[in-house]
Amino acid sequence: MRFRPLHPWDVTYDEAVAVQMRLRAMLRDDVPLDVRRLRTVAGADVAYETRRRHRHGRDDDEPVARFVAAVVVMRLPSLEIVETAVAAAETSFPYIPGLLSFREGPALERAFEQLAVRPDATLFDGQGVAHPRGLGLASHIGLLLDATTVGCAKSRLYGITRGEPGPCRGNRRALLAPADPGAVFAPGQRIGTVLRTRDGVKPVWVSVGHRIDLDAAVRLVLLTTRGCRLCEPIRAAHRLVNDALRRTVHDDPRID
DNA sequence: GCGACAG
DNA sequence: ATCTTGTCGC
Repeated sequence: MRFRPLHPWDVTYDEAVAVQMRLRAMLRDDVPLDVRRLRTVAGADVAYETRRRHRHGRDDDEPVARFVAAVVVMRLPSLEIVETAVAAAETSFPYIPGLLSFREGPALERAFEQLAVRPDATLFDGQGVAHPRGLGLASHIGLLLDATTVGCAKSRLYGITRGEPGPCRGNRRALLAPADPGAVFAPGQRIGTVLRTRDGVKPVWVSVGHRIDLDAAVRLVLLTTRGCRLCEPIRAAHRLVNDALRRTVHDDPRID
């Protein structure tokens, strides 16, 4: 798969925000998909290792970290693995809530470029449009890939909920845009779904990434969830990045 | 000024 | 995300 070169990754905070505002206008968040007709679905995830080295520079310099990203493509509805891709990249862009894609993006780009098969949809461990500027990780990468993507985060970044989802799998609550001054969403506008994927466990925050609508996004998450809180494509990608990271880190303290 | 804050 | 030991539960 190839990335559209819509912008560089090496940007300042202000430039990153400007990029998000520009890309937001290209989003498609209203494409109704029949998830039962999807043939493949992918999951993507990232892990990283802060570069352990003697700090020569100033102490407030952001440490360079080595990121490993993985994409796992599965067939539907069996969820058998069709293809996997792993790649690494270095970044010094810090973690800033709302700018996660600029930290994980470079590694994800390389992993997707290794992918021969183009999945019908990809699930990300992070937000889609449920983001202060409507462009979370899943939406951002979806735009660069010009592909269908869904955000499935383990916790909330943006948006408010009236009460909590019911206790059973499938129970949900609308995630609404808060009444922020200068916000990109109208107050109360629906931006996602807080979804219980398993009885009695913490829900996940689902939102549209790109080229899909919220109803289909939620259906796809439920369709790919088997017994665990997180859907299988993301879990598989998570295992892959962690294995790859430890496989390539020589001085892992846990191996001494 | 004080919290909130994906991974 | 990563840093970390034991521990409660199925």
